[in-house]
Amino acid sequence: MEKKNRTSLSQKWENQLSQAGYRITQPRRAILDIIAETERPLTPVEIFDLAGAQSAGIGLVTVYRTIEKLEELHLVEHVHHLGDCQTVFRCSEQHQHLLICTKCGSSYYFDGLEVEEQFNQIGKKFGYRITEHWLQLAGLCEECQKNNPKDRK
Amino acid sequence: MEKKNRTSLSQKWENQLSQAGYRITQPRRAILDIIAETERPLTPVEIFDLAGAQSAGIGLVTVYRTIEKLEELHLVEHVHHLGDCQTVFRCSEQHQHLLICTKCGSSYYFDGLEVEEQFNQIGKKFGYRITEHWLQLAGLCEECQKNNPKDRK
DNA sequence: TTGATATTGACATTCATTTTCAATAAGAGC
DNA sequence: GCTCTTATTGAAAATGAATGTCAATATCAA
Ligand SMILES: [Mn+2]
Ligand SMILES: [Mn+2]
Ligand SMILES: [Zn+2]
Ligand SMILES: [Zn+2]
Repeated sequence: MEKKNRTSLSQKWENQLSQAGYRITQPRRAILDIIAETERPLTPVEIFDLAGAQSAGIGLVTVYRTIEKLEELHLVEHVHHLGDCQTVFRCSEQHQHLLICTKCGSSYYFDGLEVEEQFNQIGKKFGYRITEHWLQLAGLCEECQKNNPKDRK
Repeated sequence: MEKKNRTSLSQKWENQLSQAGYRITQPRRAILDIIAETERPLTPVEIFDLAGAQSAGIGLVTVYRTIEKLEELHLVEHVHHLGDCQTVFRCSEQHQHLLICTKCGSSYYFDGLEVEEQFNQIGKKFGYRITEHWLQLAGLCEECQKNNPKDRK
């Protein structure tokens, strides 16, 4: 469900970065690949590690800078958990909401149209005109319910 | 709507801190008063400033430590905005959700029962068993809609 | 009033992120 | 391809938020 093809996604991102006037470098490519292919929010350090940045001589700073660019182009977003607000995940094309597994972290977007209609009503009760909303669900994914947790690779 | 009486609230908190075995000190009292009487989420530094801590010789560290205690007793909670995850606001008695004004910050709790029922359904679609949810609404409060923004005092 | 000790503020430390800067590599134009 | 401008890089230093250390002090139970 909403699985993305790794190569095509990071390829698409490269194009968008190029079009925005940014250069495609080897460090960037490695970082893009990891973020694009991972089905869960990652911290900068996790991205650094998974990209093999250490051994490839890539600096953690470059991870931060690449995230910055991707965020600017709305290709990734920061995900806020309860105790952790610095993970990064690829954006959904449209405005959507996240559903996150509390055990393995695997995440999906959903639109939530069925509830969004009600937000304005709730606001109205308090005299507010709602302009933003933030909805995130968490629980156990199918795999993790089977007590067969996905690897946190 | 859900306005709290300042004195009785910080008084109540003092009792709870006492009962939990913590001592009531002057610095703590000043910090408690500010958090209890302010109708919007505050950063530790804002609390420090509003409490006149600087001039009273109270350290910022004490603000952090007091927040820690209040959080432990579920009297305050951290509020996450889009770009800001370190503000603190008094808790609602029950599990509720926040409605925050984007202009002046004034905040209210609402229960959201009308939407919560649907969260499980959404999860089910993806095979998830929902255990947590996070809903927060933001917009312009009545005052700020009148272009008469409340003071951020 | 007394005494054990929780709490305090100053200071040092950690940890995440940002800034600075000289060296390097990307890629547009030829 | 080659050249040249300059965006990008990694190392190192700087910042900012939060936490730990510690001796002095204030709280509050007895
Ligand atoms: Mn939405
Ligand atoms: Mn709820
Ligand atoms: Zn899972
Ligand atoms: Zn957050």
